[in-house]
Amino acid sequence: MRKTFLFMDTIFNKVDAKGRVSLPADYRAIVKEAASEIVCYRSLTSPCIEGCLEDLLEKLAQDMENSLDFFSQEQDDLTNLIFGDAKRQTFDSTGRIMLSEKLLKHADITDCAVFVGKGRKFQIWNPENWKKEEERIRAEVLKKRPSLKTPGEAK
Amino acid sequence: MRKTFLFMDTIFNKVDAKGRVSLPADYRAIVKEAASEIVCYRSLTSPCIEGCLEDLLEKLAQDMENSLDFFSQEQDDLTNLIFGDAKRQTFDSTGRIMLSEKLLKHADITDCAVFVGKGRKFQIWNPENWKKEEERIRAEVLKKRPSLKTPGEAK
DNA sequence: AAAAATCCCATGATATACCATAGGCATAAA
DNA sequence: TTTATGCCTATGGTATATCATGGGATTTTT
Repeated sequence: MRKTFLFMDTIFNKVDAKGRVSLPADYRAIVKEAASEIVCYRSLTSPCIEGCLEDLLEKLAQDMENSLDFFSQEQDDLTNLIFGDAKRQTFDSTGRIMLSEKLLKHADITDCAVFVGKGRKFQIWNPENWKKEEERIRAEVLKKRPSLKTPGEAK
Repeated sequence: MRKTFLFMDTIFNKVDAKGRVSLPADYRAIVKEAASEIVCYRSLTSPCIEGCLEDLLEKLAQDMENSLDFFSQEQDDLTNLIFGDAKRQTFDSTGRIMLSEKLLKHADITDCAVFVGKGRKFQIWNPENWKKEEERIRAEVLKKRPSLKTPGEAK
């Protein structure tokens, strides 16, 4: 039995005419072992779909409860947005989930999608948008940490 | 049972046409005893592949979770970059792992590779590139710490 | 009834598991 | 010291299982 439940890797999958996508096999294995369910919602910050185990949202709710800012407007808004948007995603015997119109539209996904692991969470992107986003992030990270630059890369 | 799990030594192995490489026996022993799995990803800093136990990434995920800004941009970026690139590497009964095209290309590896121990992590290099890198590192160290010079070596 | 969602089967591609061989290193034997 | 023996590792090849994906049938919803 595995000890860790981390979503990793970047997987490209097709979305068929009915809006079905194969959840990557690795992700399915996690869901199965964790005995929890996948929950998806529109990312608050990016044009992509975000997914995680229901456990994580449970933890989020808990943290909010215990937080000092229990009545803060900000947290209220955040929880509203997330929990109001989130939806459990079941998958069929071949491991496909159905993405709703709302989600697909938010991420601008039509016929193909990229799953990007984020540890406890994962994201689903329009492949082209992800490519740009990845480049942006790489540039950003290297800018903040110039010492990380590849030796010899004069860039 | 051993208490420490450190990757050490420098091992040269062949990569076959399918991208398979034998994980050095010592490394395999660590994986087995730690009851964790190997995870590989493109190094952020060098043209090489980096590997570690999944536990290490688990720890990273934990730190992220416990940090205050659950929704911070910076964390988002980092997790995307690291977990999006990482991949669990299982090995077959003879101890080989499969390196993806993406990884091989990043490290410029074709038919042979060098495993370099780095303690909690290890790296996989193109042998020629590693040779140069090692020389660079040696020179760097000597430059910064002249006192390390072999006694008798006149400056 | 129409539309949508869910389920099930079939298929090709690909990664994974397994089997076989050869070479090296260390210990045991001479 | 030299030779023989056996185990372990690396490596090549092959078979098998798994996965992504298309299409159709069945059920549920409205």
